[in-house]
Amino acid sequence: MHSIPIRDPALHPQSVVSNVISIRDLKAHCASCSMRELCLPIGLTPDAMRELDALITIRRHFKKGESVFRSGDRFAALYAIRSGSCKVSVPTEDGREQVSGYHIMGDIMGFDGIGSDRHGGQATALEDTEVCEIPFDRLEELCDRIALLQHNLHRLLSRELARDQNQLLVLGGMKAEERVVAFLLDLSNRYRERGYSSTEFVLRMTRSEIGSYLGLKLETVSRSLSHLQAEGLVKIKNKAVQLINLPALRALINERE
Amino acid sequence: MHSIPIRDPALHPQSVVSNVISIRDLKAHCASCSMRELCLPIGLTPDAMRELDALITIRRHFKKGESVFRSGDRFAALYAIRSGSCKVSVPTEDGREQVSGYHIMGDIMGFDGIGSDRHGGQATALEDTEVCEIPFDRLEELCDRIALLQHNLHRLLSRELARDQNQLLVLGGMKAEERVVAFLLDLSNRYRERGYSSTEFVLRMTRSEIGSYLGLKLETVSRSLSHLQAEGLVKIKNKAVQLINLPALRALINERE
DNA sequence: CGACTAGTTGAGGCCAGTCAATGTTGGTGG
DNA sequence: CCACCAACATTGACTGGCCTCAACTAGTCG
Repeated sequence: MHSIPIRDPALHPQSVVSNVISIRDLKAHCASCSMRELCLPIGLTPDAMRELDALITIRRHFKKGESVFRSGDRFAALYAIRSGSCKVSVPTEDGREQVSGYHIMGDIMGFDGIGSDRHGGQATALEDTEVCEIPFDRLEELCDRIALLQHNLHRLLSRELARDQNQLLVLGGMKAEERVVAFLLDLSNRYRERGYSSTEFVLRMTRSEIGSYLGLKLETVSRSLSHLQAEGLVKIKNKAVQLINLPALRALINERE
Repeated sequence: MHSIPIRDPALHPQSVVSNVISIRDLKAHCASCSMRELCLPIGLTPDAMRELDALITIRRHFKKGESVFRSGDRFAALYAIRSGSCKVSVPTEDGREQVSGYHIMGDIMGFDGIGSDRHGGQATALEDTEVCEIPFDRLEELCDRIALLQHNLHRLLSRELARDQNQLLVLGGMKAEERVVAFLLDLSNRYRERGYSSTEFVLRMTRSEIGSYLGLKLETVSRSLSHLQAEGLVKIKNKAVQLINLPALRALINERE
């Protein structure tokens, strides 16, 4: 059905002709976006979608390692990921960084800035990534006129909250290997929701970043993955993951379905 | 539907002539609420506040141990705490429960239900607690007409998100004693914001609940508190806490200011 | 092809969990 | 009012899981 979830830039060389691309080319079009069913436009009328389109004038492209926004930046917009993936991390006093989120296409980043007018974390592209920039003040204006859009925004905010709370449960109650399994299954579910394979995907984060996200050290992540592989539950080849026995993995963390 | 919660006669001897209290007595009034500067009404015009008041028809009173809402309940309203405090917990498969939040006066609970139409967690009063019930559909309607109210709602949602993300950092990166210190300082800051003492307060949760919230066992919480007391940084008498050396406590977790 | 980063695996130590005994507090009913 | 009980809390001894340190291997990118 759906082709490869792996969009290695090396496989799409034709998409980069020069470094200069006109703004027009980068204009977002919600109506044609493959993420429209997960993003703000869900259920909007064509007219409403046109209005939303009108306010999203910038679609930006980031290479691996580039920042979408930085910790302390003035908050002005939300960022919807059209393709690719990002980590969100918070720099700690002692120079290290702690990963607080992992976002893929269809996710919206930057909500944490609304309350404080500043972004709390830093979003970094983990691969070539396309992002729609949504000016927040204009979005709120539009929400005044389109009730469904407002509701969608609230649902997305709530979805983010629910995800964070789930992560709290993972960090607060699970052992090392369980955390790794929860991480893999969370990714699996999110890829499935987006129409990709739920059993084969590529980890874009390093072991160290995964460890930071899970409150573990990179060696522990590596050992857990090795052990799960030895048990025949997964297959790991570097960053490529294959989930062999989903039910058994779910059972390990008492996840139903 | 739900019968009118009776306020504890011992606390309000003069207001209770019989067990029947008119709805009028229980009606919330944002304009006179001591939490109005932290809650939805921040900065609203008197007219706007009247409209908000009109939609908050129910103010309920809960005794210690009673549930404000339960996991799986249909989501219909947000709950603003006027006085008292609540824990939010999620039941796990194996019967235990995991505490995912701790809310005091001025906080709003229930945001996690917006996205899924069901409450994910269960809110339990930790002491006698007064709660304003805010019907969410009517709140969204009102937000269409009052832009500032919409913005306030977004700020509160964002504040909740920021708090959860901070807790992720605590659980992901800190050792046992640091977590306990972070917990105490978080409470300290929140009480100060609300005009209460930032150095003396009462823990409403048990050691076990604090441990669940912090990803620790109750013995570890107890030992950490004892150790901090031995160091002269705090004074603990059962649930009463006194923070003796705030700067030193902040230094322990690299918190500035 | 060499330098570098990412990942795996092993050995040993320490922090927090576990188990258990004892002390303390607050609510209930005689 | 006090005795009693159950829930909460403290403290100690022991155990085990994860971290730390370290050596080595496998990719990656100029």
